[in-house]
Amino acid sequence: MAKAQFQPVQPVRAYERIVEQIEEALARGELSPGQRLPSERELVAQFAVSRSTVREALRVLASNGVVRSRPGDPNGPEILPYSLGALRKQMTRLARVDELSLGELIGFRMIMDGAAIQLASRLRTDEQLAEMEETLVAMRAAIDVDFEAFSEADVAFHEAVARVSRNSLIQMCNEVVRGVVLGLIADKIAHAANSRALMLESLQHHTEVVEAIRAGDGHAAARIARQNLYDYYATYVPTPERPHLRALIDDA
Amino acid sequence: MAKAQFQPVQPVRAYERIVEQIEEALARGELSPGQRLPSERELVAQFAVSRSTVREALRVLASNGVVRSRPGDPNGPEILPYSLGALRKQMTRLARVDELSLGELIGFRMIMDGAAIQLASRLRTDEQLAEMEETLVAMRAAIDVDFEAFSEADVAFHEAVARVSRNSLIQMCNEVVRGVVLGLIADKIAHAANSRALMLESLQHHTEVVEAIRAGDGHAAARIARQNLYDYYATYVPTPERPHLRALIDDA
DNA sequence: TACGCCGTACTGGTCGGACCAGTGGACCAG
DNA sequence: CTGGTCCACTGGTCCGACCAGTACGGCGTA
Repeated sequence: MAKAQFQPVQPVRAYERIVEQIEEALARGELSPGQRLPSERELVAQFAVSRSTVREALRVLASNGVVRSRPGDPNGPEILPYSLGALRKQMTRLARVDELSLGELIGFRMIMDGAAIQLASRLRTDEQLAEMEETLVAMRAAIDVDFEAFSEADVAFHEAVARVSRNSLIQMCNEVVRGVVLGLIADKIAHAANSRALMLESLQHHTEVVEAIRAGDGHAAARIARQNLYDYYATYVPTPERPHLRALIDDA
Repeated sequence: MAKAQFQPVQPVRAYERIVEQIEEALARGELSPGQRLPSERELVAQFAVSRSTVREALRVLASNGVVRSRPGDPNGPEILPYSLGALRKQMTRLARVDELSLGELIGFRMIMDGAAIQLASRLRTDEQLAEMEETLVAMRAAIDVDFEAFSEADVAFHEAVARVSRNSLIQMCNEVVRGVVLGLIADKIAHAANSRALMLESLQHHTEVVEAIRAGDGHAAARIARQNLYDYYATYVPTPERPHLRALIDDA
């Protein structure tokens, strides 16, 4: 098998070298969160480039959540602690890609949420179980306010579950996709005549999940959670995709 | 319950508004991949800001993989198709500093891969099954070449599965995490004395999965797949995290 | 006519200098 | 110790300039 693969070549820009240098220094531990970078004008001297170039490098780092610049701060740009923020941003971008159907997004949620709950069933302590039950109470109260409040309480519940499941990736993906789906169908849900009924039903489902978690039956808990998500969203999913979602419940 | 929470306020920079506008136009579909943005100097006129500001906005978009600028190109900056590159970069960054543990990443893969295979068991046609078996043959051949070739064949297999599962979001997430994990432990695997044995074992596991898919038993197929991933990676995962991974197998 | 060279009019990358609002700290008056 | 003033400096933005690179159209040549 012949091998003479060439790669397209593109010029390396000066600001990229600066970004590289700073990221490497960070990877090597020479720079760590909380510390400050020299001021832009000093970086100009150190890197021997113009301020525009330094600034473009800092912009890139800032948009990646690595540093933060504040005008007037004599201490210079701050190196931020590592956070999932930038990853969340990219994940959100992914979930918003056009080619993704509502069915895929919901299928993804059914998987993520089911897995988180399955893990929670195994790992939860009694205190954590109590926390989850508290969020259910809050959720009940929020129903009498409005859909937005209910939605917030729902987030709180899922966050509690995710904390127990000890997997921040699952948590983040779940949260992101949840938000994107909500954005896609929020108007339909909020304006639905049976909005209140929907919320009550959703609460009922969440209660069942918590009971299954208490019982420690991960398989059942995950199954209930997926079933609930399916029931909640199915009316918005195109018919041909529904069997795929059902497969996630039936075959598990 | 008293509520007078204040939020820290930070100034909105001009370049951020520009990034917003362009990203929104993209989200609304007014801009799509392959199209071109006006030249920097024209954007200066449209946004009524200086070129530095426009350039900083473009830098941010470029670093997020949204656009690409080439010097001299009279068509202006190009809007890129969505790519997983930026997502992978962010995830790698976090994984390198242990913000994302190997256990979390592998747990995520076990879930995603299991789900994809579960779906595939239900949805596959005979032709697709044949395709999967072909990738197994290719995988066997690749073992005699080197680890990299084997790795490529492995990707081909998972892509075949993902195609069948009809959920590209699962596929993309799986692929990203797979790449990140591989990057973290590739050296250890490749230099392992039993590298060839590992590959053979992995092939055996893949074969079992395909057989389960042929049988149409989604539950078993997913379980086997997760078990295989666990076996394959477990030696690299810190001991305290392993029970969480086991829970994904045992409780399913 | 067909082909290839080349100039031109642009592009983005970088530079240097300028102004402004905002920040933190030193200093001072109460 | 408090509150205010001041100052040196910060980052945000703007402007004008130069350079190397690209696409394209018109040119001359065969």
